[in-house]
Amino acid sequence: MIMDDLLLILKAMSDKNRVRIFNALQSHEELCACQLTELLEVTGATASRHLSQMVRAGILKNRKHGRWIYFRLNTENILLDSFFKWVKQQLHGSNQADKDLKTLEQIMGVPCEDLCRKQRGGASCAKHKQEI
Amino acid sequence: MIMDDLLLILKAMSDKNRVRIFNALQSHEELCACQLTELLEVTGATASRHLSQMVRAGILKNRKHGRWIYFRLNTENILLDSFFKWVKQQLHGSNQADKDLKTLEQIMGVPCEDLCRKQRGGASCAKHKQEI
DNA sequence: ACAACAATTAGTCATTTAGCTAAATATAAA
DNA sequence: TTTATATTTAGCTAAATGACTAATTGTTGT
Repeated sequence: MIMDDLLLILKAMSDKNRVRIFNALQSHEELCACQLTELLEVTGATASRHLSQMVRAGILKNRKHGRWIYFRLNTENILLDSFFKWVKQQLHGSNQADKDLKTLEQIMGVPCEDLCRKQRGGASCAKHKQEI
Repeated sequence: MIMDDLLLILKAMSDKNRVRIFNALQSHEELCACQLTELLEVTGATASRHLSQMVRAGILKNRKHGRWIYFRLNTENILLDSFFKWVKQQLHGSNQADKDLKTLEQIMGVPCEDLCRKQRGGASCAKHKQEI
């Protein structure tokens, strides 16, 4: 492999939010952009940038369904397989990783429509902002 | 593992110069700071910073011998083992990696004293600088 | 003790990166 | 076809990173 391509993969995995996305998709097969946005507590734009960087590196695949876009790990790429396994193994016992999975369970209980409404409602990640 | 520790490892491997150091030590067991400085064509200070970041992440070990310091991969850490294997495998066939190994052969033919003299002689990485 | 010297650390600066808001795109529903 | 809306892209700012030079540290040899 060209060294720059390897670096693309490694860089795509050396950020906390992106590792959290990886962890989430390790145990949920497929998640909507708005669900991951909700998990990370960042703006949709920020989540989108992280996600597209991971897609560019070949770590994720995405699927469009209506106006929702679902992401999942790219398990087709055999080269990545043992890397994924290793990262997963290292995340075992991580507080952050465990907490995220619990949070995700709650997020999964809310329909995407509601998540999106909440996110555009201004409350997204600035906690103290008030309704007008 | 704590997620931040995992990130320390991943970040330590997501830079071209540091991957090149990894590659060099993958096939040379132990190398002096000045040899790696020579390979990367950066200043000694820059090489030193990369090396210490890798040591901090647990990827490298170092050994002091007189005023020379030798670095090698930390093969004692079993957790890193399969990660190292994976990176090594991905580097297979990389032009940069191959070129570096050839360059290293030449570097190994020069005693450290000479490398260091050359490096402090000002020529280090600014190619056009002239002797006074 | 002192001079020479390999490596590291401190201090700067330029580049990259991650976050935000706002504008643009693309799909769904009215 | 118009309106609403989920995601992406553009433009900006602040923080992180990597490179350099200069100063410091710790070891060798005189």
